[in-house]
Amino acid sequence: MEAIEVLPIRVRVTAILRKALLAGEYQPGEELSLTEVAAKLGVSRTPVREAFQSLASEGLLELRMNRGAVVVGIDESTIRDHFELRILLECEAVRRTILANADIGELLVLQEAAEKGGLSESEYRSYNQAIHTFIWRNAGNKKLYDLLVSMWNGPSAPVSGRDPDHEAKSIQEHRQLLTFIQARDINRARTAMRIHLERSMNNIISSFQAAHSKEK
Amino acid sequence: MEAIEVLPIRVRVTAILRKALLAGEYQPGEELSLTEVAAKLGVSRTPVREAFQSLASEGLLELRMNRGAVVVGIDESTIRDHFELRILLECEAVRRTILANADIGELLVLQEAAEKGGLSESEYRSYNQAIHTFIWRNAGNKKLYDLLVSMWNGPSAPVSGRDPDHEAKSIQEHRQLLTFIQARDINRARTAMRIHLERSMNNIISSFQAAHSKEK
DNA sequence: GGAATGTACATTGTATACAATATTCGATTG
DNA sequence: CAATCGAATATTGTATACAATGTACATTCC
Repeated sequence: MEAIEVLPIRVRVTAILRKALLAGEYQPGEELSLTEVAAKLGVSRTPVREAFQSLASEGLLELRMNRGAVVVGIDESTIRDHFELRILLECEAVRRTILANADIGELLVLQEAAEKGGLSESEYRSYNQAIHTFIWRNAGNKKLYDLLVSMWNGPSAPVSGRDPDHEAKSIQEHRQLLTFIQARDINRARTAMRIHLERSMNNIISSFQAAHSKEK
Repeated sequence: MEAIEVLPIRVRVTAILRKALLAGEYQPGEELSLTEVAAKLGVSRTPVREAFQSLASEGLLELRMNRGAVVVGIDESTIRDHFELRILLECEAVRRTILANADIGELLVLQEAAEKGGLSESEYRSYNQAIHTFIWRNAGNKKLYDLLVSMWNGPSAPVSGRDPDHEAKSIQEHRQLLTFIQARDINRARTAMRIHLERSMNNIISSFQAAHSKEK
């Protein structure tokens, strides 16, 4: 018998709103009414309220005392700030993973499977996440790990506006990264990680700009 | 007419519990009952519940589905992880502040006042925070700023167990830091910041160890 | 006697009720 | 007519009520 994990309403509401906010479905500065959102989603205000607090700590909403929540606008600098921070943290994680002499054997298996091609959207995502989380975990700093986990659901490009070769390029970049990690070459591994994330960032910024120039 | 800001119960409860948890007043693994805490503080479960969620995102509590919250133990590695991360972030903030050509004139005024001595406990804290937050703000990355703000209320030594010269040493270290920032010497400024934070960390670890060896 | 199942109890998760604060719009006054 | 005060309204913050899930212990079946 498989244990089916039913997520609390608060978590589901948080995910729904996060997705909508990152997709730009709400205007910056727009006021989000607790009552309204609760009614629209068919739940009570309590879990929505808790979701608002989570999203505020993620920086997507701003909570004003007794005056509800306003949508914090996502612009290019938001995306850039997010990725510059993530680059700093992921590069540090790579450095520490190498210093910890982590055995990346299991990653090489995943990598080879990915290089065979033919991965579905969700398979790619799972592979991609496995590569990164392995590095986070083996960095040996729980705070660093938790922080990177919390940043994973950050700004991302809508599938429609993405570079069609994005996944293939990522797989290549992962190969380089893993090679340098195995060679214990900290500087090259960090550079590989930085280049990998910078390309992702530029992808997301491009599709963000494209989406917003259309609106005008 | 001065506007007196009354903090929501949820925020006050969070602060009270955070302080207690960091002071080690609860045993690691101990289960915190929502009902019990609410009763003890004389408030309802709602704000306590919200405080639990904040503390969980700070890593001080762990929320288990339908089974309450357990206290996450603070040990030496927790403190070390926290400071290693903070060192990474604060050093990056220093680097970026220098690159941004920030004018630290206002900090030099505060610094000179502090060097005259005779600061009260709360005056020192306000000065100390001003030095650090200035650097965070001028780093020009909002996510980095928000993150450092959220880390400020992390592990700290109880006043009783502190190095009596801690404040004087910090003031000295701040002077070095500001001098290197003004000279736009990124490497030396980063090193000064790292040394400053490492000494704080070692202070806190020492008093933590002392407190816990007594208990045995 | 031990394992499994069912029931009672306790605790959390969510919904709703109530209280307090902010906003809006109209009346009143200078 | 402008500005300010104030009541009415709406919305959030907190408390309480209700529902659902997990735990513990007793009973039953093997």
